[in-house]
Amino acid sequence: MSQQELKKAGLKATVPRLKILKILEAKQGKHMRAEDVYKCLLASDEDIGLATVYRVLTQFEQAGLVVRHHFDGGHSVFELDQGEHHDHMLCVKCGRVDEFVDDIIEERQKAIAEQGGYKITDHSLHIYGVCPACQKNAA
Amino acid sequence: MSQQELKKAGLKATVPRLKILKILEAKQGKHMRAEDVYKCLLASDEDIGLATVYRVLTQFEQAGLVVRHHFDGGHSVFELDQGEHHDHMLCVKCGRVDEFVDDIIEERQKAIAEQGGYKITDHSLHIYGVCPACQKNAA
DNA sequence: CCACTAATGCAAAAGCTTCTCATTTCTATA
DNA sequence: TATAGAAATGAGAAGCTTTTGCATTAGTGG
Repeated sequence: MSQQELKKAGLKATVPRLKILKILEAKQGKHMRAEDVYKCLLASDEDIGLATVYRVLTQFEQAGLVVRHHFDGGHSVFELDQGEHHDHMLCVKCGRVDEFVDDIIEERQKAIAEQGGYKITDHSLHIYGVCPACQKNAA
Repeated sequence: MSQQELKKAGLKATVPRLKILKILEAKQGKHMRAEDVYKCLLASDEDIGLATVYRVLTQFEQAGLVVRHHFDGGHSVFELDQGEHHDHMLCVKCGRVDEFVDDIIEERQKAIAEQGGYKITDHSLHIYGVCPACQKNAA
């Protein structure tokens, strides 16, 4: 019951928050922009403002329920936090996004942060390139 | 002579481009937002529009003269391309930015891209954390 | 030196995100 | 269960960075 999740996170169990959480669950694994979430709400005949979507997503982020990724172009995407950190590989042609995890890189990052005296809070690694499909199309 | 550099890059040697290039050279090693460059121009009594700054920086980027980094918060910073790729470690408290290079990570990225069938064009790694100074302040 | 094309400045617009504030909705409490 | 107070919401305005349209100006090759 998601109502519990919200309360546990210190958030009131309001209608908008429940709906948005449900959408994120439904789209698990996808990267949703605030606008995308908003469109889903409209499609479900929910009367929830875009401003609220932004507010709720930010709260979810702070509560640790979702992760926000800052992609190039100045927009953010959100997805449910599945516990495991992952990085992204993006196609510059079609916008496709692949996820990956690499223990060696994770480890090196920790080492580098430590070396610089930083207490690491987060990190993001984006690889930009041309995906297999787009390479074929170009050829 | 920077006039040569511009021509070699296929760009007309115009006043705004020369001025902006000079500023970037003066601020070498720093990360400049378009706005920062613009302020420098104003401070030098140059009558160059912000729109031109953006245009020129983008051209410089395409010409390979400068590198653009997309930092969190939806804004870009620019710096002269010094030939060597480097990644960034940012303090979430004070905004300090440190640069680093790690061959192991570079290598792993290439391997991961290859594995996914991607033809890599670029990549960015940002480590967010609290810098030594800010840790001290907090304590 | 001149004509042609490219570049510039300004202001307006665009895109994403945040803020304001009056109104509504939760929730703890009686 | 009713209710007061705090927190959340919706709608639109505003904020910021970045881009664009267009008339004007400035390089450049010949």
